[in-house]
Amino acid sequence: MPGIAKRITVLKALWTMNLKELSETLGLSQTTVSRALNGYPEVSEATRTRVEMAARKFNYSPSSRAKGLATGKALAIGHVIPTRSKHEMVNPVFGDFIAGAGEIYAQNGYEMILSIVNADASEETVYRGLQSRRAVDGVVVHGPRMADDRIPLLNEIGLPFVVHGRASEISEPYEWLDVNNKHAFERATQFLIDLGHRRIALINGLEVMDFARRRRLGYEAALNSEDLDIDESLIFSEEMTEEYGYETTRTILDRSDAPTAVVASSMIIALGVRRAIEERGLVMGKDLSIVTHDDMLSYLQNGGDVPIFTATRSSVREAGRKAAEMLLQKISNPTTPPQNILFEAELTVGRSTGPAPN
Amino acid sequence: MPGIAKRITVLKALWTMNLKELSETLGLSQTTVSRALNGYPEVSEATRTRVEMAARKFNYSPSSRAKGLATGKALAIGHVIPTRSKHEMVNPVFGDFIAGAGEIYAQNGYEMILSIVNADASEETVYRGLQSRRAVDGVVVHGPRMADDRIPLLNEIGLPFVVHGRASEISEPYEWLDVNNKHAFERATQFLIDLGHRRIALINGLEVMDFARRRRLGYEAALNSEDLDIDESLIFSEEMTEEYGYETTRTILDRSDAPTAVVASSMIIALGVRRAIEERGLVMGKDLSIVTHDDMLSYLQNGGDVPIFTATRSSVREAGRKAAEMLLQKISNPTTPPQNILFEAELTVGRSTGPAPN
DNA sequence: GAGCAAAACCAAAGCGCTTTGGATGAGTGG
DNA sequence: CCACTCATCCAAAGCGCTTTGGTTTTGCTC
Repeated sequence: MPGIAKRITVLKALWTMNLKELSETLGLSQTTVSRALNGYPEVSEATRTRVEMAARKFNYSPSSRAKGLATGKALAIGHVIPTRSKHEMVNPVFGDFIAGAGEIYAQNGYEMILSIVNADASEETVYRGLQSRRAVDGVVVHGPRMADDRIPLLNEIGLPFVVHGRASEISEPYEWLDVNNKHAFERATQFLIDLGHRRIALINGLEVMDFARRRRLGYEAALNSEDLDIDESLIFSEEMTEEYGYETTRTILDRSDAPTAVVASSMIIALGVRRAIEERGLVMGKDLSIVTHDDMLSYLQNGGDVPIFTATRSSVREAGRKAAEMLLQKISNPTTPPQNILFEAELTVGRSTGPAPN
Repeated sequence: MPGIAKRITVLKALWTMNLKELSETLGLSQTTVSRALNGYPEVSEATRTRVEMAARKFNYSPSSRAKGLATGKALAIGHVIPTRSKHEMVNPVFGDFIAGAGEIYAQNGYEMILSIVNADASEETVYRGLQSRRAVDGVVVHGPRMADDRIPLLNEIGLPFVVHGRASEISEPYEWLDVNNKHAFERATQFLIDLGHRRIALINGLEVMDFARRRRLGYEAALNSEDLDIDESLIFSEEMTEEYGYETTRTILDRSDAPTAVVASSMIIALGVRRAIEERGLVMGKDLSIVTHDDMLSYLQNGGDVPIFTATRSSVREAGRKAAEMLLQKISNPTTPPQNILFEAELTVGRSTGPAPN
């Protein structure tokens, strides 16, 4: 007896009304109820409100699977996250980006589906799978490399997508949004030059990543425009961890011709740089100046009246929002040519920079 | 002419084979093909391999929506992320957690769907929506508060779930996995006491969060066991940002009776603490000792031969894996009583602790 | 009050799968 | 050679929705 009672309880708990039941309760056809709920005009206002009230009352919402089958849309966007490297399994930037994108999806009735691809699995399989299972209406491509094979792949299989960043060596058109990394780093470097710095190190991300390449180009452009030499031994390229910033800074400070300034590619790196500086009893902004790129991550704010770091900043959360908007637009209107958005980072002056010591 | 050609191309690109077409190609019924692909026994081995080859060749995989409709399962797990606070929109821990969980989902053919709930939207609506749209087979609950209303809610609506953490004030049984926060912080504090420290600050997370509450209890337990006073003015509770660690440390160092040690609730906080220490020209592990909790985030490693920070550590990525496993098990076998897992954090000694100065 | 257009509603097909309840044919023992 | 069992395979129903192609009502006009 208790067993039966329990089973009934469980069934009841899981039960959710469907369209057929709702329409029977209302004495209407499924057609009419469906139309009422979806805002079609061929339904009287009286009926519509009656239906809406009942739907709310019985906590009805259409099964997304059934709806998807019937309409041929998935009402979902995929984010495929490659975790190829050991350190940056999930890039810290990623959390804020999807927070932004998620806002937009929620507003538009879309689901966000996340695929984590670990190093040994093929990304191509994942994208093809999403496509052939019809699990998503489009995808956001994260962390593009210089010649990223995901872009031709997605173009080939015809899955709508937008890239967060760019891929320099791809010529075919595609939808992207990006920060003007080159310009940002050119300005950052120029800013240091203007303060009298002549030997400036670049602590960059991995240069297979497109953004890192562009930052380097900006850095070099600034040096070139001032006829300063580019010293390859002052340019570093690794995954962006705190440890990397720290070790690299130690190394360059040990040199007899130590640089007087550093341009860093992320706040995390900058934290490591600061650690190395302070460990030596040096003063940031006096003995060594630093400009960093700041993605404005929510938990790593470069705040205060005067920010800690002089930084080129651009909100990655805003980028997430914008990317989602672009993609939804592309999906609802597939024939429009690919849109591109280039954000300019702002250069905000903080306490980490000062005139070059003589 | 070019227009037509283009349209054909587009259609072709989007086209994906379905079961009907595949079975016609093979001269078999849909039943047989479906059974062959799903490993049912009433299909000859010869036929099965023939079907499998064809499926691969034509890049066929069943539409997850159609499959879901037919089977009544969503083959998806929901992660609902509340972003109620301004700083910790998406908790930095979260990235690694879902990386772990994602691995398991991928292995088992599940999709992970993410809902970002911003402050003004109701979480209850989101959970009920997921349930009534039948979008997921279960959910993972993140960041439980002391008396978390999500737990009774999910129990009521009968959506399988597992909690990452616990909710102290909930008595009904539910599935959870957690780090033994109390024990970890008791050991951390005891470790400092053993080094001769008597005035020890606690820089904790927000105490509405259950984990923070338990950590405080551990801290207090250690002090009590040594008959040391609990000084409320040395206990801090805020969102865990770098800035918070920095400002708090500045404050306590200004006191005439400044503490000689700090227990911190996260690496991010600890970074702020270190900044304040070094800014004053003090030495970490000598003038001020610090033990932190370390979630072993991939991009914030506390590494080296001797770690920077003495820490209680527990991999949040591993927790993600385990949580996913538990949930999938629960879903496939709903009648088993709720499982609970308690991880013990290990206490690893680094360079941030030393004997109390006299 | 007939005629007709517009408004409101409905039955049924179809989306792509799984699964139930056979059908068919080959092998087997008597 | 027949009844009977397996081993294979299949037709069709059903999952919960949308949408096509109607039908019925209502409201006017004359």
